[in-house]
Amino acid sequence: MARRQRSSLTDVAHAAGVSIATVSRAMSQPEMLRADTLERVRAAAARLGYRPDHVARTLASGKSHTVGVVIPTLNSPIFADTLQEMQRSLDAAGYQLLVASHEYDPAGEFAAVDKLLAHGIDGLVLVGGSRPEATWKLVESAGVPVVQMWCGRSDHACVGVDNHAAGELVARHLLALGHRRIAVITGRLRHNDRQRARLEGIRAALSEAGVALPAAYLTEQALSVPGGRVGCSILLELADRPTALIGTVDVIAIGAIAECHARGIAVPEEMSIAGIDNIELAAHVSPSLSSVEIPATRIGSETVERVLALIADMTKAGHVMLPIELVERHSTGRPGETR
Amino acid sequence: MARRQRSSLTDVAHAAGVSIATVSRAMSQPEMLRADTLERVRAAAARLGYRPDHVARTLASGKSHTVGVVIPTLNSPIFADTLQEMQRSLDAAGYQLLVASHEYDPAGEFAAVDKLLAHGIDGLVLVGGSRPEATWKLVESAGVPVVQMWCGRSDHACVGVDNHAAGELVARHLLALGHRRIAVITGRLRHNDRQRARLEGIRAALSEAGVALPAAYLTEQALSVPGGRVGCSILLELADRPTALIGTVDVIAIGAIAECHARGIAVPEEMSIAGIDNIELAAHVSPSLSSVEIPATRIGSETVERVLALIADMTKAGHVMLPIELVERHSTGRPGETR
DNA sequence: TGACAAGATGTAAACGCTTTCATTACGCGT
DNA sequence: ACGCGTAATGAAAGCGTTTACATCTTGTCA
Repeated sequence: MARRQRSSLTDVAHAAGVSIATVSRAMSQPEMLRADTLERVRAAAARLGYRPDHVARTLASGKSHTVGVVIPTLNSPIFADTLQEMQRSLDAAGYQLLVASHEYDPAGEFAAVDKLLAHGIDGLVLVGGSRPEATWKLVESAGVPVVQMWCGRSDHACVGVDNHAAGELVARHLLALGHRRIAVITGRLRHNDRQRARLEGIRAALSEAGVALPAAYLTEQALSVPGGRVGCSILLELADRPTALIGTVDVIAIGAIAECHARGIAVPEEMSIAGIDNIELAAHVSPSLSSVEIPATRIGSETVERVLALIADMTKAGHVMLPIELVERHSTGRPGETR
Repeated sequence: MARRQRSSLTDVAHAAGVSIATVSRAMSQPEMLRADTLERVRAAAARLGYRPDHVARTLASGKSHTVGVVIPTLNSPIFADTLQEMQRSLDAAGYQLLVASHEYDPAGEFAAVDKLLAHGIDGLVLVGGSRPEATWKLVESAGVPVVQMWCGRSDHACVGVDNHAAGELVARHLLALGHRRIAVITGRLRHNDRQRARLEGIRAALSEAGVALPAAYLTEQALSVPGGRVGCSILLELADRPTALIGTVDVIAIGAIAECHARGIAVPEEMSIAGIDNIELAAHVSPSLSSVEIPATRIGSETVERVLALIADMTKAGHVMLPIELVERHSTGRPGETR
């Protein structure tokens, strides 16, 4: 297993009988060379199996053609969709995506950002705007363009949705169906502005309708199917059992449906359940899940567009709010008998 | 937004009144310095907010402390689990994970590998062993240690499971329940040795029991829930309807359950359905899905262990087969009335 | 045919770090 | 106080590119 036998510019230059500058140009600005020279260099490069060294290139040019993204977790269908699209769009633009995750830990996020920055990324993508000042300072001192996804602070570009409105949307849907005892299962709120905004939206819609959200009707759980199950079972034990449940993300709502199933509680007859995100699976559980469509793929493509624009010229780009919409399916209905 | 104001070794050296070599050592081999010098350098570095430049470091040392992984898709719960764990383990070892995906396209995989290699990765992780010779050549000529995941060619290290055995396991389970008309929904077999091995395992178990797998009982679909639904609906239209369905991955099996639900076909009474992977969701759909546990997380950690070992000394490591096991749940049962 | 502009190629200095080798400083025994 | 071995530090040469800037070819036009 030969070690580092990759040939360098020098080797190719020597083989083609030209200077390394010429070879460099043959690689990056072929139109500057005379046709026969270009041909000669290309032949030599091919013969030697030359591959440009991205690391050296980055050091010399200061441009890495790489965009870093820091996400809470890889284990989420919605982030996966967004990442997939980012990878696609960046690739099409000749850029590479560098992914780091931190499991919802602010210190981990700082470390991830630091690493990415040290890797010489040209642009940085973060999720949400809520993080320690130290992290923001780090980003700003690096002078690298940033764009936030989902939601974010107003002093940096952002491509997202109105999470508050998403919360309102689900809540209003349930209210319109006649529900008055509506409980909520959210993810951990600390360090998570998306979850907080959704919850606030729900609160706003509820209080606007004169409906209270008692503390007992709110439970914070892991952002996962089991999290949803746990949350649901807690709410089902309540003396004053709710008639409807909102999961602030679909995976939680799906967990809640599973728990009701396991307990023989009919959805939506005895319990209406709704989520937010409209992940692919939402349409395929039974009953199919009413949810709020969040255009994850589009967030990905628009984010890439923004970050590439910022890299090209460092003008500040504003906030982009993508449209969301309620998708009614079969997990929600009018409240049943009043117990 | 200041540009590249990151301070360099030179700045710190100047501020601390030492040479850049000393600063470099203060960063990487602090034990070589006298306590007071070290302190002085550290203070200067802190004052200037110095952060080492990973790119320069890589170029100078030839070590990038980065491992690249190329996966078919980010949009798969099982890969997500593995990646998550790889990220964790690598991080703990001071390494960074570089992820690229290619949507099951061999040309895309080649491009991804090429990019990763150009990025100066110290180690490479691939999924499966089935790819064009050109890709293997590229990898080998780079002299970078490789480890395959899930399954792979014997001339390179591999951490995986016996996919053939996994196929046998599900098939035998269904046979043991008394099924004789067993149909299979797989992912695309071309370029996917995991899928092929699982299918072969199923075939082997079937033929061993003297049961045929007619061509009509086999359908290739997308590796997704909708893929499973489509496959299932095709099989349900058959005149000689099967009594059991195997999805070679859980998401397909879950799609099949959804389709049966939608058509009012009782699972498992009228149709038994089983999968492979045992993703988290499998336990929470209804009926809960019988599946074969594939230790995705452990594949991640063992893979990292192997690749780091290979980076440390280039001795060839062999193949590791992780244990798998059947998890019986409620989606499978004895065949019902014979129609 | 000669001069010149434009185009093609070469030279060499970065980029920020690691690392080898040389040099200097230090502690100790006598 | 001297010399010596060792520990600490410095000088400088890369690592493989990019990119001014300098130099050398061309072709063109008077």
